[in-house]
Amino acid sequence: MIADFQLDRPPSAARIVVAMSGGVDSSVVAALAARSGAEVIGITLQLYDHGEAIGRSRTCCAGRDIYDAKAVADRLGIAHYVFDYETRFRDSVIERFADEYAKGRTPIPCVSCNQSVKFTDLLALARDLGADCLATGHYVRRVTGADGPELHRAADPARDQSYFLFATTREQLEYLRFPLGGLPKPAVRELARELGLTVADKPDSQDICFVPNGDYASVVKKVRPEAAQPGEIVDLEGRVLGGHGGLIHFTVGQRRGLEIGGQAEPLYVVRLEPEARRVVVGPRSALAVRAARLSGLNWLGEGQRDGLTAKVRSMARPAAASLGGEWLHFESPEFGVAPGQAAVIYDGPRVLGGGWIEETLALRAENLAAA
RNA sequence: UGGGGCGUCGCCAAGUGGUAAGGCACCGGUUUUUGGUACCGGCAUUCGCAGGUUCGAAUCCUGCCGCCCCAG
Repeated sequence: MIADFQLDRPPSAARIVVAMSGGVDSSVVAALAARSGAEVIGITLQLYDHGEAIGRSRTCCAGRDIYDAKAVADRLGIAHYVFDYETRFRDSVIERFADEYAKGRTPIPCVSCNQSVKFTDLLALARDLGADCLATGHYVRRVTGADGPELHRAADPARDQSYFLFATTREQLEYLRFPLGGLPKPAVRELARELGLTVADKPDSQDICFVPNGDYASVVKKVRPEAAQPGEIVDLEGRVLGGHGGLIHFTVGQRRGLEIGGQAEPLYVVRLEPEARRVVVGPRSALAVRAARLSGLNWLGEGQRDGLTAKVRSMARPAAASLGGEWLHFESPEFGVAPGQAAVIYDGPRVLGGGWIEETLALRAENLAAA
């Protein structure tokens, strides 16, 4: 297949910078870019070093990915550079991640990363290199509309990554390209195989990239030790039901890990109270939320306010909602809406924007009282 | 040391002679470029302990241990 990079000039005269992570997706993007006839420069960012955490520097994951990216670039015959962004990544992603947990919120490091390291720093770098655009392997579509480029969900709803890209600005979108947004994942792997890329069967990345084994709590604890202070677990009436080993282990909507038995119904985390270091729990019904107040709203649409849909987590079908001021109102209650997470707003397939969840409005009044 | 009640998985709890429900918790897996949710699977050869009756007991009998309540 020939991908359309939506360029203003013939590919043969264009230069494309591809963000190469070392995975299948961005490798295929690089291949498609090369195949288009444009001059392609692959860039891989060194963001973290798992070896360091484990005590054997540069032996595992991060190093492996960089090696894979380089191998793909070599095979495609394109230029490839590695840049050390560890400091920047630590400051804008990892520190913020820990800060949020310390505040009793639930961060999304992938969004912070896209906002800062990828779409600010790397994008500027691509511009400095005189590229016409920066292409990434995100599963999201850039559609040219009447008023310029629009951001749309991926064609394959099972792969859609628009949730993580809600903070993309118009200016950034102008310059970005997402050639995989219209493809189902199997097709991408198939392409990788056809192209003889060694990463064709590499497993999909999952969990947080800078957390080696899923133990994000220890990463937070390293940066913000206070977030690991023990405290009490109380019910909605304030009765103490048990204890916990630090707010970092919890998020709103969470069920497992409370270690409180003897209940007729499961208990869920209803909210976190960082000052008191308390985890407040209740039945699932106490999780029902009818609205969320958003901050840092990024808006790519026009005046749309009604008939919208929204997602409060990455893998969910968008649900009917409307926007009134800073408040996003859900037509049907949403469950497990955690401050620090994002609410992303759509008009059909189009991403209109989104914001950070600051607080929520419970469906049942009694759950508000003690807050 | 008078009377009554109770003791079944970490917690709650069904089961009163026919060969240990269920829920919560926990563990494992599936899903997933955040957290989480959801779903699937696992989880007491054993019923406070020791004897006895019976073809057969967690269920009946006896003794002991522990806890609770009421009374003096």
